[in-house]
Amino acid sequence: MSPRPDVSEERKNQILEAAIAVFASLGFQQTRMDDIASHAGLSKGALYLYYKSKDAIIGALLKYFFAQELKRLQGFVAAERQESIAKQIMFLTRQLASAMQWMEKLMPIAFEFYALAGRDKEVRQFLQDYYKVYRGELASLVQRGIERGEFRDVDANATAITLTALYEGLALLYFLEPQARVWNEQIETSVHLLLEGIQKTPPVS
Amino acid sequence: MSPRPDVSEERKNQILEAAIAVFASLGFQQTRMDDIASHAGLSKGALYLYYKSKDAIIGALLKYFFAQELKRLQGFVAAERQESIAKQIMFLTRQLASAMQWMEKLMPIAFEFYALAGRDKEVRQFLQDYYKVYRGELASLVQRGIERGEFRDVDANATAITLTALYEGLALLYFLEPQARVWNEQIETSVHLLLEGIQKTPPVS
Amino acid sequence: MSPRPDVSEERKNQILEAAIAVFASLGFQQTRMDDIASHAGLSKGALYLYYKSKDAIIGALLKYFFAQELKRLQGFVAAERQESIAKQIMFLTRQLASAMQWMEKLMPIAFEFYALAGRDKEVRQFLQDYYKVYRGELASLVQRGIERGEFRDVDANATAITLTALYEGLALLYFLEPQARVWNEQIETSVHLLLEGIQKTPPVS
Amino acid sequence: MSPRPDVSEERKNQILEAAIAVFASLGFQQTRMDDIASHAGLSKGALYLYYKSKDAIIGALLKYFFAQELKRLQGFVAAERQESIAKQIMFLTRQLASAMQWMEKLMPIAFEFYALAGRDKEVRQFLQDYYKVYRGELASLVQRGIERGEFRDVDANATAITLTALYEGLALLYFLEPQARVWNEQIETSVHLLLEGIQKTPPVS
DNA sequence: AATGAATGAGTTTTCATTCAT
DNA sequence: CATGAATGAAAACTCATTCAT
Repeated sequence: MSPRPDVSEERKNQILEAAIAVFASLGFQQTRMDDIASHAGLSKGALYLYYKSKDAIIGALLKYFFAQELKRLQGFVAAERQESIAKQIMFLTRQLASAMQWMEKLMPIAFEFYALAGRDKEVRQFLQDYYKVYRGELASLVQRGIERGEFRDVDANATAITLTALYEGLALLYFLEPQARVWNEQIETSVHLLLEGIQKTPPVS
Repeated sequence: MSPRPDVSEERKNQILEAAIAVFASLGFQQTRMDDIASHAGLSKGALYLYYKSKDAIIGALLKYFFAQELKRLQGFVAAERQESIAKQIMFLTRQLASAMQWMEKLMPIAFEFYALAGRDKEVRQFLQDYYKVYRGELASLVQRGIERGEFRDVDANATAITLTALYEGLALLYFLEPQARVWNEQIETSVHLLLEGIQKTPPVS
Repeated sequence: MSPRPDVSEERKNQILEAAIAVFASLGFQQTRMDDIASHAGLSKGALYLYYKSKDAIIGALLKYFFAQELKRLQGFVAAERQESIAKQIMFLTRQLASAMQWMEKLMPIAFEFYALAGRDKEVRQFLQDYYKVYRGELASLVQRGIERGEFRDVDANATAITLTALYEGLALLYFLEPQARVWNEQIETSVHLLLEGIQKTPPVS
Repeated sequence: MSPRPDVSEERKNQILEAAIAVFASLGFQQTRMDDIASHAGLSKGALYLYYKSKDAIIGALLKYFFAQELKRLQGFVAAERQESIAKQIMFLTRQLASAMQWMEKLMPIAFEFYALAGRDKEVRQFLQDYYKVYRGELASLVQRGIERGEFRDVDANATAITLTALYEGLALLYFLEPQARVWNEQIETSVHLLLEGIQKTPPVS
């Protein structure tokens, strides 16, 4: 509203960015508020002006962290492109593969959140919601493929879950062994294999 | 064998079992040595008679935890059964699905280990080795399927990775939302879809 | 100088003073950080803001403790007074005797350090350096006495060591039995005896 | 009484010898009962059959440790030799210098005891008694020297204290820097200097 | 007599959070 | 708004001592 957007918002992001950097290399518990503060170029006290507690930072980060990926997917699906759904999925897959490389340093954070979900109901709920939406988007894409006669009459939801699981599983393996493979190719190959099981006619592109 | 069988092994397992129980609900860091001790029915001091540190317990648990699953898979593959590889994979899949339900309470521990892998080189190395063997076993199964003419001439390794990723991804989704689906069916359906992409002839039963 | 003078130096001294007080009556190991903290009127946490560890406090104390005595001696020797060397040594001796009474409560700390030197290389090195300088100063005083023709042509170094040993030994005996004697007199008498063995002509004063 | 002297006495010495070895290199507090036990080739429990506590071991060691030196001195003085007192003192001094080298490894224990004396009344009392007797013996030797007309009419007690202090001080310096000098010579030189201050006629051989 | 497994009180150190300035 | 000194609760780990065998 005001000409200069609230400094508050700016500071909060400043803190979240700093938190990401240190959480990624130290983990949630190992990271001290001092680490975040010095990384953000702020005093420890300032952190508390913008976030009630360390947990609040982690909580805010949770949203910040998963929001982007979802936006990307939702935007893509909403676009209702004309090319074949298989091609669209392959496109999404390639985007994801790039994102993984881009986020390589940040992936530990995702696993921190998964681990946290085991103990924290709110985190678990958030991730449940996230994946519900995520696979919902994929499901409508698959459904579109079925309707267009491109895919067999598979269960769109089950297929979306399968694809989601594949993405997550590949991310885990990539995270554990970034150097093990040419993951770009592996990820495409993996999704390819799955698509072949869904399509009426053989391979894509 | 001896009149007073070495109590050491017994105690170590006693401690690991207790650690599993507490770690599963509190996570590694939240869990205090006292928690493990009282859960094991021992004093805190006794823990240190058998494990040098909390990290040592976590380290021992890492092996203890992943060893079983690998044994199961290796045993199965080594058996070289005569039924179709697709059926064998579906059998393995069903076993895994059961195991997931059985281990539901323990799954947080797996994700604790993944998160830990992000910061701890030894843990990461262990998991890398684990997955290398794991997908190697699956790869030989797939290779056997190709040789038998049951599967298309796919890349056995890439396919094994795909299957491994699918398993892990499904485990993650299951872990986050145990109540969301009839996961038994979902898991079978997912693997089914993948198999259809690999097989020369349509679906398995 | 500055409006809010660095509180750090102040706190460090505050802590050292408190440490001296408690160490003197409890010894290094018996003393808990809590003891030092409450004696210093600070919280336990505050101690760690200024000293990395208990050992760091002991290390800082080591320097703080021995520095003064050395300064005193060095200042005296550097002054190059004109009175006879024997008189100067007697003057130093009297000063030392006063210092002993003044420091009576603190002497246990010196012996804590000697004991520590048996196990800790750095402490030992520090004390070696300290005594090297200490006896070096005394040696130049003795040498001056020889050059002036006041003392026989003794080995200045050996004599300085003798005098140093005598001081330390008297301090030990005083420490063990403060009430046993009129130590002021005893110390003077002891040094007197030694001087008589060195001087060309009979007794001083 | 019994033909085979009480095993108990044997065990106690076995423990003390072990205690000396580990105390010398670790100090009283750093040394764990386990260390003493394993060094003695006994179980930890056995230690408690012979000594009520760790402090009891230290207490027993205190006596064991200082007794020998005193015996040696008392025996010598009681012998009432005919040679000049100065020569006798030099002989004692040489013996002491040898003992120091022989006990080099054990000297930290002495300083542990001195430090302990600062906090423990019983230890302090024991050492007071020890030094009282010690200097008493030396005093009678000096007195004999005076009576024989060998020494000037000095204060025998003050002189004995001086000699004791010199011995202790030299031991401290030797302990801190064993490699610094040819201590055998230094010790003799030091005592020589003192004797010259006492004797009626110049130096001893 | 001897063992050694077990205990649990005790101590150092860390760090999220607060609050006077 | 911002600081950073101060707090104090919490937790890992140690080790003298006990006691069932």
